[in-house]
Formats: sequence, C-alpha cells, structure tokens
Amino acid sequence: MNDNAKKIQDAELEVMQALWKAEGPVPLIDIRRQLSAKCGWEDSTVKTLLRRLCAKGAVKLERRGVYRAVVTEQEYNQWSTKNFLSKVFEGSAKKLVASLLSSGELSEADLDELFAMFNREEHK
Amino acid sequence: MNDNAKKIQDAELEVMQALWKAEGPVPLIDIRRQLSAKCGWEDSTVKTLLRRLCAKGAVKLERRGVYRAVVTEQEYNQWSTKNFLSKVFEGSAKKLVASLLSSGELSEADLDELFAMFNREEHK
DNA sequence: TAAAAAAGGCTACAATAGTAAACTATAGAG
DNA sequence: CTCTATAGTTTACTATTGTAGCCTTTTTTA
Repeated sequence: MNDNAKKIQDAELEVMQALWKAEGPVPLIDIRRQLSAKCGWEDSTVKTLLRRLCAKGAVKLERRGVYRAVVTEQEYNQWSTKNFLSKVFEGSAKKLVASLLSSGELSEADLDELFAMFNREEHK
Repeated sequence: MNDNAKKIQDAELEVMQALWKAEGPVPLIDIRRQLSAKCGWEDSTVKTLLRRLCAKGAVKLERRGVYRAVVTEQEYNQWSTKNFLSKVFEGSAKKLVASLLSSGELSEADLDELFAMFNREEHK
C-alpha cells in the first residue's frame, strides 16, 4: 500500500472508521446504516466514498457487498499524525505535547499514566 | 476573531508561518521573497493567498504593503490540534501521546523533559 | 519626470472534495 | 419465476484549493 492510500479526506475517514470498528470485513449495508445515522448521508454518498477509497487502495471489495480496510487504523493514525506534526509543529512531537500541556488538553494525571505505561512497555 | 479565521489551508499556512516568524507586521515584499524561495511561488500566488486570509479574518492589511497576522500562532496551533484530535483520536490527547510513544515519535528523554517542564510550571 | 518596481484587484482554470441522483445488475424472498 | 432490496456504475453539481496571469495604481528611483 502506497502513501497515496493514506491521503484520506475527512468524509472518507468516517467510512474508514466505520470499517475499523469491526475487526473483519464489513457488509456495505452496515456501513450505510452507521453513516446514515452518524452523518445523515445518503446511500449514494457512502457508495461514492467507498469507490474513491477503493480507487486509492485504502479499501478493498472483499466480495460482493462486503468491504475490507486495507490501511489499518494504526497505520493511518501514525501517518496522519506525522503529517500534522510536519505542518504545524515543525515535525516535533515534543513541541506538540508541550502545547497540549500548556493548553490543558493534557493533564498531569494523563502524563503520569503515560509515563507509567511507557515504563511498563520498556521493562516487559 | 471567529472560528472561520482558523480554517487555514495548507498553502495559506505557509503564509501565516511567514508572518509569525516576524513578531510585528511584515512587508509583502519579504513574504514574497520568503515564499518564492521556500515554495517556489509566484508573486500572484502569494497575493491570492493573502487576499483569502484577509477575507477570512486571519490576516489584516496593516497599511499599504504591510500585513499583520490576526490569528496568533499559538491560537492556531491549539485550535488545529484540537481539530486533528477530534478527527483522529476521538478527541483524546492521551491517545495521541500514547500513539506517539508507541511509534517512537516521542522518546523517553522527551517525556522526561516534558515531565520536568510541567513540574516547573506547576510550582512556579 | 519617465521608467521601473511593487502593490492591489479581478479573473481564471484544473483538481479535489462533499454530496447525491439515476441507471443497471443481481440475489434472495415469496 | 417474478419482485424487490441491495449492490455496483455513471454522471453531476457546487465549493474549495492550489496556482497563477493580467491590468491598474502607486511609489520609488535614475
């Protein structure tokens, strides 16, 4: 999967997130229901988005009426984070986190937890 | 300044960043030089972007040939971070940071520093 | 003061994105 | 075997974005 598969637009991202929620392939009808409820989208809107996602290789038609995400959530999240960082914080994750702290978006408790988590990972 | 002023596109962001680099108002000619060098943009491209930024209230014409950022860098960074978080990490800064840690984008050293920084802020 | 440089304003144009209708094919229900 | 729901395909339309040209006005400078 090339980088292009990750240039996912906002509306397309909703579709991806619907696919990621289930672990396996997802029937179109479920995607339609979900997005109709969540975004108020018409059937055809969802189908257009799926087509575009297939075209860019982010999604695959598993079999008639059933779609599967090719790009994983983690892959996408990491890629888009990197992208965001390079645009807004000179590519520096540290600057981002400093900003989160100073804006109060991230609390001391969060930081503690993350610290603990990190240490657990390290020594496992 | 309304929220709309912060819906700044990628190309426009380059202009904002040029404005933010100087603390005060910036002569157009400097912006043009900078962006011609950095992005290879024509004069008219820069002028179009400035016009659009003025239209959305993110920039103001200080006086003929001199522009000033209305939206501050910090404001924009925090707003766009929030925006990004809500799209990608369910609005959770903690999830973002956990992802940064697990992808290695953020190191233990970074975390230590941030921790120290935070504590300094707290007790100051 | 005439020419050149810079600024401002208007127009343009292709690509992308959001949103969807309409038509066609197909498979499952009765 | 025929309807009908669901899926797939094609086409469309508007707004936005990236990128820029051109014309007019103003300022600077030789």
